Amino acid sequence: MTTSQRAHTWQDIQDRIRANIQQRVWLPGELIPGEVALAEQFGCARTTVNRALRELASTGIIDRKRKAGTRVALQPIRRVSASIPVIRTQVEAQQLSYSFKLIKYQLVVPPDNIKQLLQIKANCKSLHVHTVHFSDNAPFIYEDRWVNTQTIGDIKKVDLNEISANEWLVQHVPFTKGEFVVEACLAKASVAKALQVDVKTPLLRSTRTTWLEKESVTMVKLHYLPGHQMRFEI
Amino acid sequence: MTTSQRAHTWQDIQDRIRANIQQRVWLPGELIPGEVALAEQFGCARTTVNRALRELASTGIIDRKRKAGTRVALQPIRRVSASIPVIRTQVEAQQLSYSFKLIKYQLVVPPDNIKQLLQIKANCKSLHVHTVHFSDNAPFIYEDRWVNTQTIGDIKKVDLNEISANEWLVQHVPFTKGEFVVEACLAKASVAKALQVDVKTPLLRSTRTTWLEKESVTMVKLHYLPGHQMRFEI
DNA sequence: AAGTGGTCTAGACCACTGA
DNA sequence: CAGTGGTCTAGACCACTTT
Repeated sequence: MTTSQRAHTWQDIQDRIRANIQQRVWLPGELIPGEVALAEQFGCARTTVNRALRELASTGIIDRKRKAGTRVALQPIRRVSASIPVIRTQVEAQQLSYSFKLIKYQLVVPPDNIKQLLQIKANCKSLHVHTVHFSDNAPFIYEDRWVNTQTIGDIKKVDLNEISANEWLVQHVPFTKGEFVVEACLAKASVAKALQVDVKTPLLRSTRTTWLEKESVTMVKLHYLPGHQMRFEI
Repeated sequence: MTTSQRAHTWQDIQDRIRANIQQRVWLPGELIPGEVALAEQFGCARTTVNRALRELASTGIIDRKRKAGTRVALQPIRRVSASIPVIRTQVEAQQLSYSFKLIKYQLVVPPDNIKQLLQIKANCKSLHVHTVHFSDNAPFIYEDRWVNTQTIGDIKKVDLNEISANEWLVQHVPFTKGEFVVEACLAKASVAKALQVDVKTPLLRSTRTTWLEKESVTMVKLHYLPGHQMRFEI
């Protein structure tokens, strides 16, 4: 019995509710008391109970529906999350020196798949950039990026040898939503060469696409050095 | 101008604040007005502004500190998140039939690396299980799992041919925290055979370790079929 | 139609932390 | 020490959904 006896912070209320679920007082699928009832039971305001329940629902432990009430999730869907920092910061956090090299810079009409993905109008040129990121002078990440210059015209004025597209975009272009896909792949010749590894080495690839309201911003494929681990918290 | 002119929901307030940041009215690193000032400016209660700012902070767009105030993040650290469902649910969500096959079940003293990872005492047997999960009768995921039977003794009574360890644990054992690591690897012979792919195929591997308070629960390595994508939202 | 969660408000006190 | 965010309260109204 380490929990404080009569604390009214929403976290304490949340702990008490979670305990009821973990100790199977309330079984999966079962309806739990309403907010007003819990507030009375815990001796706090309904607002506080609401906060506790709302955050529990966001972790997937409970399901809430108006009128239907709150139920212990039948299939607790766990949410994992991680922060995605700028690559430079990611390297420097390990006390290593960071550098990068721009190896391709083109303003071209993108191929059809990119056009479709970023919803770029026909015959509109976009910025295509390849960058290698180094950690302590060793290749670390290979970056293949398309930037929608209709949305982000300013980037054409930037010297991407001085600041990486990754960092410039993060600092100058907020986005409203995005998608992040992770998969395993074999290194293609060009990527393998840039990362100084054998062809057919298994690599972790992340593909991120971001949007500013209805307009696409950028699509970037990152190939990580073999053995790289992407870490999440549950 | 699609946003409603004078709505006082916290989301509307949040949109207005986000707009100020995205339109560079408030620059990165800059102090933004305090909650009371914003509440007055937007004509709403401070609580509402607080909610809006709190959720913005959780996405990494702003940094908040007591007394120091709220600043636009200099290096916006984006958080990605995804839900991790039970494998059966994951398959069935695609309208495919799910099945699994238990191919190894052993109660043994784990090797040192597992002992250390799960903090299992010397010479204590743990449960080691290998399972192949099928999507529409084709191998989908290869699962290699250790369960700490000191923490979860009940699982020894379960027939893991009837319900997968994955599903039983999710339904019966809540956990308090966990770690989730994703990496690329080459299929070893045993995994390749089970997934019916060539040796040296690049696979996505996720390793999850979960804890119930201070006690380890389970460590599970999942090898996904080649081409599998793990998707996150930003 | 009614019950439940979702949210807003106004006011208050607290906790942290920078000056 | 003083200012800022963090939270609690009590009451109210609203929105969604199931009955």
